[in-house]
Amino acid sequence: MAVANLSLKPVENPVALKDRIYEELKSAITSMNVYADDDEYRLDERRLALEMGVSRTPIREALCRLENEGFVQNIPRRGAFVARKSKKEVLEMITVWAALESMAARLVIENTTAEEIATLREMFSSFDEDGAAQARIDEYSETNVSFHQALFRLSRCDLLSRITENLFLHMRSIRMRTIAEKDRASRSIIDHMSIIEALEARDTELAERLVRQHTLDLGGHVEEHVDWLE
Amino acid sequence: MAVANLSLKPVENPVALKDRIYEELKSAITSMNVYADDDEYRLDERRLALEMGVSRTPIREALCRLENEGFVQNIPRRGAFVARKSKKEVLEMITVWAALESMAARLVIENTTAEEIATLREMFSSFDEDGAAQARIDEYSETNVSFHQALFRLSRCDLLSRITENLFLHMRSIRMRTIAEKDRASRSIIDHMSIIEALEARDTELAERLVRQHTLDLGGHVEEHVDWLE
DNA sequence: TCCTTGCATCTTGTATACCATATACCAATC
DNA sequence: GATTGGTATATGGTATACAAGATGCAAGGA
Repeated sequence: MAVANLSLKPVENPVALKDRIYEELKSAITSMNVYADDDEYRLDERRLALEMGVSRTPIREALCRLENEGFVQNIPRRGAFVARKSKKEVLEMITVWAALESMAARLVIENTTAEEIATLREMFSSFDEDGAAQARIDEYSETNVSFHQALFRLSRCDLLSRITENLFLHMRSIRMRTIAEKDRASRSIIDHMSIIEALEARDTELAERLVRQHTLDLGGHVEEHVDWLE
Repeated sequence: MAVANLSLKPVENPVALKDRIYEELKSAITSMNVYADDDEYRLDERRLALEMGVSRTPIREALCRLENEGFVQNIPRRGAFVARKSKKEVLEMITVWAALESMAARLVIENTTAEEIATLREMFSSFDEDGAAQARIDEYSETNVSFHQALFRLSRCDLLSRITENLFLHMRSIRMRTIAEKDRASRSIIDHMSIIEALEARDTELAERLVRQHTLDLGGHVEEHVDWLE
């Protein structure tokens, strides 16, 4: 008997409600400005369930995941709230980030080609002129984040990237606010260029040190100038 | 009217079932030898619920948390299994660990007194004679873990400790197996002493490098000699 | 004998019901 | 009028019921 030789691709495994809800809530939470005012943002299970047209169960599972990732704080018998990071917690996140990214720099030197490193340099090509970064600050800020993400990607270490991903999301609102201040943008671009040069020169110790210091500097800046965190 | 001035402490907030179940399952999973044989370890919700005398809901929430922490793998419509790490994943964990612990070493130098660093040295005092570590290998292995945990504790950075805690648990079975091999114990104690000396000398760069290298060496050992990971 | 296919069953995913506690409001009392 | 205690309501924690996909076995046909 002839078998019809249709070229079928496997049906996409149906994404579970809880996962869709998780994504939805996460993007909603990370895109809001948690620090805008002093209210606590309540996450009422019943209301969320009603609004999203599902039962409470998948909502709870999504909230559970978000709590583990630190985006939601769950108080027993009280409910879930959008987590607000303290200054101490933010500084610790920056410390961890510095640790991970300096390791990423080491790995980049071990694992990448010159061409790949060159792509890092190209990311900043449109900000060559003095003050360009400062002038197009939003665009620069995006590039900035991309640069750091690219560094992790080039490290070829999934775990490093994965841990950092959430750190980035946590830091997003804070970065948005700090990068615009003073002349941190021009300083930032100088740092990045030094880092790229160290990578190109395959100078592991230097690259590591520069990356670490660049991030710790952000920490110092937060420590000194950020007063809008509890 | 006199007010009875009883010294009452606040009633301990009742630990939710899901948290107790989480602890219970986690300790059960981390203390078993996942790599003993090739079976997959099924975690049947219904059976667990029955055995622990609760309903499926808190079991599910505990499994959800364990999945996020990488101890459990959840396959949609199939169920939960005890997660088995691949060699690549283990090597990546070691890399992250090296990154975090070398940062911890920096912080220890910044944040601790000489007395606190001295406590590190004392941990190994009973292993002074040559071969003592090798002879009492189980005891030494415990001390070894304690040493690394103490390093993180002295860094005064909760986030570093917290992230590493799970890495340690993941690595436990692997460490148990590798530390006993060859003469890694004596090598290990030499490394630790060098690290302590660097901390005592407040030599940040050296301490950082030694810590990182010590952990990366474990990675190299795993890379080369561990063939019992998929 | 081997393969296919249908059915029974098992297991997870989701919805709902119920219970205990936290909060808010109100009335009673000093 | 302030304080206190009771009660109503809201909300999260847990249990259970139901729906739908996954698995395994057995019967039937080639």
